[in-house]
Amino acid sequence: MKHRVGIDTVQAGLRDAGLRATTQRVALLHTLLSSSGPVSVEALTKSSKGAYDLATAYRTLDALVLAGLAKRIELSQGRALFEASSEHHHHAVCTTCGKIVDIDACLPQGIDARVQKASGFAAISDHSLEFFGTCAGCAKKKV
Amino acid sequence: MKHRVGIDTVQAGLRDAGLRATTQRVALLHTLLSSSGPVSVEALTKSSKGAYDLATAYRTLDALVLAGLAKRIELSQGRALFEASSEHHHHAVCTTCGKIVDIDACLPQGIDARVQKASGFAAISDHSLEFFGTCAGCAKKKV
DNA sequence: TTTCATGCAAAGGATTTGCATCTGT
DNA sequence: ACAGATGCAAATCCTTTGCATGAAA
Repeated sequence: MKHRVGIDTVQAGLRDAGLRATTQRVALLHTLLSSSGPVSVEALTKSSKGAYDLATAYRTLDALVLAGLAKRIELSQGRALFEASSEHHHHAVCTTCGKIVDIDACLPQGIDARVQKASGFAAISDHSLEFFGTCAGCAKKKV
Repeated sequence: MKHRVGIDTVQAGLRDAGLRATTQRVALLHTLLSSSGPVSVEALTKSSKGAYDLATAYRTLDALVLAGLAKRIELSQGRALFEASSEHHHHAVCTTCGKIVDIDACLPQGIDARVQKASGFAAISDHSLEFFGTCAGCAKKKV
């Protein structure tokens, strides 16, 4: 639970982004904003207890990503994860239990320019940085 | 084409890793070693022209990754990419055409330790860093 | 009212798995 | 000979799509 966001705020956010504020979208975005980290579509839909369909979740998430309100994370091989847009940050993923922790950004300034040169690309617009390791809980269990 | 690797070398590599050097595995690993970047399983299998089955490719790649001879890359949402293990490095991905270019490592020393502290993890063992942008070719076409 | 979103079910694509057969060691 | 690998086909899992209906503006 990151913030406590009012339903009306969520509705306004959707409309500002040019999206219809349907019951389903409001519910989904509200859950996303209340989540403490990346969430799977299935988890999102299940936690809504039937408030919307899985297909709707996918379509809504697409719309949210397009509108810049959500971000798609590529971590697990098989399933997509989504999080509400916020400060640029990265993640630490426990390779044992899958737990994900947010990490504040820490790539040195100017790295995009260097990578652009090194790659021969015309432009670098974004990057993803994920750390993998063992969380405290799993480390304890392993002993 | 990175290196020119002999078939016998590939066989030895497999055996050293404790894997049976079957015709299929040798062919696959040889292709992987000769590839200039991450390859999809489908591409790998197709380029083998029937030397091995798609299922075999998946099973072989699993074995190679487990043995540390190959690495799985999470880039695209829908399909897995693999590359032969080599120096630690990263990638620049063209968001238009999907072209992938290798980038030499450039994360500052000590970042793992900092991330470990920040995340509360017991240990950080690895990380992935991918850059996204537009390659020169696509930039030209867009004009 | 007009346009766009939803639910449901069917389709799609990638990856995995069961099983009989074949191969490396 | 034996353990393990392969091919083929069926099965799974995640995600997308078509279409008739329902809801937002």
